[in-house]
Amino acid sequence: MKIGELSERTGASPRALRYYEQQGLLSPDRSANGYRDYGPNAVAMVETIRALLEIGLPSALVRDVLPCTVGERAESACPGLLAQIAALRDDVRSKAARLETVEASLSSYLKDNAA
Amino acid sequence: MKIGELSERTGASPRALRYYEQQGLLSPDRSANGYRDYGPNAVAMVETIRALLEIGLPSALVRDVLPCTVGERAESACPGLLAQIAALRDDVRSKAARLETVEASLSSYLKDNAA
DNA sequence: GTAAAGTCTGACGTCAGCGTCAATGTCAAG
DNA sequence: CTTGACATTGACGCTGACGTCAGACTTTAC
Repeated sequence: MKIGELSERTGASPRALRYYEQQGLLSPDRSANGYRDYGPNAVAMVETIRALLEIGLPSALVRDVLPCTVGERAESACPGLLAQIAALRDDVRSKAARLETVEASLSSYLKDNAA
Repeated sequence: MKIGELSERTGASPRALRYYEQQGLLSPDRSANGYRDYGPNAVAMVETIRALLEIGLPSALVRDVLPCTVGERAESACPGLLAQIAALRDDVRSKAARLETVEASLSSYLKDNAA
């Protein structure tokens, strides 16, 4: 499939898809005319990419993670990735916790000053 | 206190402190020579600011939230702030949850491919 | 009195994940 | 054959929270 179709089927803009490729997240074939030619699994790949990016993973990490989540049997190992993911998760967790603290203090503040 | 001292006592760079002022988060007095003159409570204010920014609040929201968390009795109300905070908290929460999902899948992947 | 250190106000640089032209090439339809 | 839709690369714009000069002034130390 060409970039327009993949764009429609994933919701990612063509610009985003080219950007993903530039970042090494996708490696589509090229047709004779130079057009990008994506395989059918590209849809799932892009969806995974977008999900990971939305969560907050930097594209470099997504690039490393991707073969581990998609490939049934990855040829290369994924050393240290688990630790990186866990670190990021802990970071997000602590932020969530602190956000709750802030929300609680604001909440009680609003209660006290109930007009 | 001058900007250098506040910088040392908070860990925020002078540049950051000026930026906070520019964003309306701080309003230090000015000495006769034009130097910024921060009161003693500025330390706590800056710490709060940094904490909120680190959590992910945009500076505009911090500006609105700040008088509610710091001021014992704020003159102005904080309408809608609670909702914004809650929305952000939910967002961070869901991201944390999805991160855990990713981490779990990666974790099981690594188990299967234990070298 | 002079040099070093601190402060001031611009203003441009940075990184990420794209948006948005711009100029050009290619393919399907009439 | 020409129009129009879709493709290509290249490059600049954008937002946020600052970093990093540059040039000028003030204060501090000796």
